Amino acid sequence: MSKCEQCIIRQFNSLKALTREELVRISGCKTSRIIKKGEVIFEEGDAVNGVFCVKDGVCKLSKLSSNGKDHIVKLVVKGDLLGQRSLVGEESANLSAVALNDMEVCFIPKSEIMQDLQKNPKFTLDMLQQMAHDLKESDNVIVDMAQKSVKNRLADVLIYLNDHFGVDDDGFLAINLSREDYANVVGTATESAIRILSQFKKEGFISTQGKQIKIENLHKLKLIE
Amino acid sequence: MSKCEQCIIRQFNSLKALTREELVRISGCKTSRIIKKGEVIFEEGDAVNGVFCVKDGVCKLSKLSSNGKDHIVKLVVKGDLLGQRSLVGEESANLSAVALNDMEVCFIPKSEIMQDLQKNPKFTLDMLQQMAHDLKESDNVIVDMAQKSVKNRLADVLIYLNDHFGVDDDGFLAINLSREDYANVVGTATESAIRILSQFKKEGFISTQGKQIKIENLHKLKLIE
DNA sequence: ATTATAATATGATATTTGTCATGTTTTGAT
DNA sequence: ATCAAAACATGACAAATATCATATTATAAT
Repeated sequence: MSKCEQCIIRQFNSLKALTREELVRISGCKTSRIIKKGEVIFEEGDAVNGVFCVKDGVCKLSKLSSNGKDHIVKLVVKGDLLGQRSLVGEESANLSAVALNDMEVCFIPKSEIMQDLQKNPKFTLDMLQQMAHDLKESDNVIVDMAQKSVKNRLADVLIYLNDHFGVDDDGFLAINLSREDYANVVGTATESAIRILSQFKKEGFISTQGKQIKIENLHKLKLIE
Repeated sequence: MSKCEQCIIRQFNSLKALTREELVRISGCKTSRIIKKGEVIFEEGDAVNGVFCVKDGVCKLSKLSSNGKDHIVKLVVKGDLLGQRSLVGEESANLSAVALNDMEVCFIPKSEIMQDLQKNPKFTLDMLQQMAHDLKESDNVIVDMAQKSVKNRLADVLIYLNDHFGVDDDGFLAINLSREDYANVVGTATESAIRILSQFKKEGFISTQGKQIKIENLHKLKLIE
C-alpha cells in the first residue's frame, strides 16, 4: 500500500500540516478503498468514525429536507477531506455522501486524527482556516439561495462545474450530473431544472447530448439574472 | 476596567479554553466599548483586526446580495464571539455587523488571539469545534432556504426568536426586528413578509402591537408548511 | 438486438412570490 | 404637542415556480 509521506494528495488539504512522524503513524493505520459510482459512503445520522482523504473521484454531500427532497450541499473532489466535521464535532453525520463516479479514498481512523488535533496546533489551525473558508462559502450560498432566481442559480452551477471540473475532449462538462442532481443542487423541482436547461439550449447558451452538457456561451450564462 | 479572568461571559465561547496566564495577557490589551443601536460594527470588505466578545446586546450579520437586498445570515448574541472567521481566514470581512440594540463588547486585537491559536491547541480545537457546529447549522439553513416555503421559513424565524430570546413581561418577543429585517432573514420581499405576518395574525397564530409580535399559538406555528 | 426501466422532455394549470401603487400608522425630532 | 419621515399594511396584478399528466428518449440488463 502507498505511503502518506509520499502521497502528493495531502498537499491539497490540512494533512500537509502534519509532521513526517505523524504521517508515518497515520500511514500505518489508514486503509485504502475503492468506492463505486452510486455507492453510499455514509448517511445522515451515521457515526463517522474517521476521515476520508479523497485520492480520486467525486462525491456529493446531501441532506434530506422536510419536504422529502434531497438537497445537494457540496461536491467533494480529489484532494478534499471528507467527514472532518462530524469528527471534530463529536456528532453523527449531518449529511449523506454518495459517489458520483468511481472513487479512490483513504480512510483514517478518528483516534489518530484527534490525537494530532490535540497535539499539533499547526494542523488544528490549518483545519480551522479551512473551516473558516467553508463557512464563508456557506454564507455566500445561503444568500444566493435566498436572493437569486432558480434560473440564475442553475447558470451559476453550470459555471461552477465548468470552472472546477473543466470539459472533456468533445467540449462537454467533464462531470455528469443527472437532471435530478441539478435540481437538487439548485433547490428546485426536477421539471423546472429540465425546463430551464431546455430554455438555455433554445437560447444557445448550452447544447446537450443525452445527459451531457456543453457550454456554448459562458459569457451569456454569466449575465443571466 | 473589568478583567477577563473574572468575566463569566468567556464561559460561553472558546475563550474558556485559555489558560489563566493567557487571559491575564489578553485582559491587559483588550478594550471595552459601548455600541449604540443601529451602529455599524464592521462592513463587508473591512479588514477586521481583532475579535469582539459580546458582553451584552445583539447584532445582525448580513451580506449585500447581487439584487441589492441585504440578507441577514445570523444573529450574534451575548456570549458569542464576533469576527473570528475574518481573523482566522486572514481575509477581509465577508459580512456586515450592525447592532440591533445597545451593545457592550470587548475588543481583542488580532495579534493576541493569533498568538494563542498558534500555541494553545486546546483553544484552537475549541474554536474548530465551534466552527464545525456553525458549518452544520449553515448547511441546515441552506437546505431550508432551498426547500421550504417563505411562510414556513418565517414561522421558523418566529420560533427561533421565541426559543433564543424569550418574551418580555407582556408576552411579546423579547427581541424586536423590523418587518424589513424579518424579510431579510427569510429572504423575501418586505411586503411578502408583512403579508404573511398579517395572515398569521388572522389565523390567530400571533398578535401584534406596533412592531412587537406575540406568539399566541406556538404549536400551530410549528405545523406550518 | 430486445426490452424493461429510468431519465429526460414538455404541456396545462395551480400556487407562490414579487412588484408597484397607495393608504395608514408609528416613531422620533423639534 | 406637532409634524415629517419612516415603518407598516393591503390591493391589484405580474412573474416565477411547482405540480400533475403524459410523451419521448436513453440506459442497462438479458
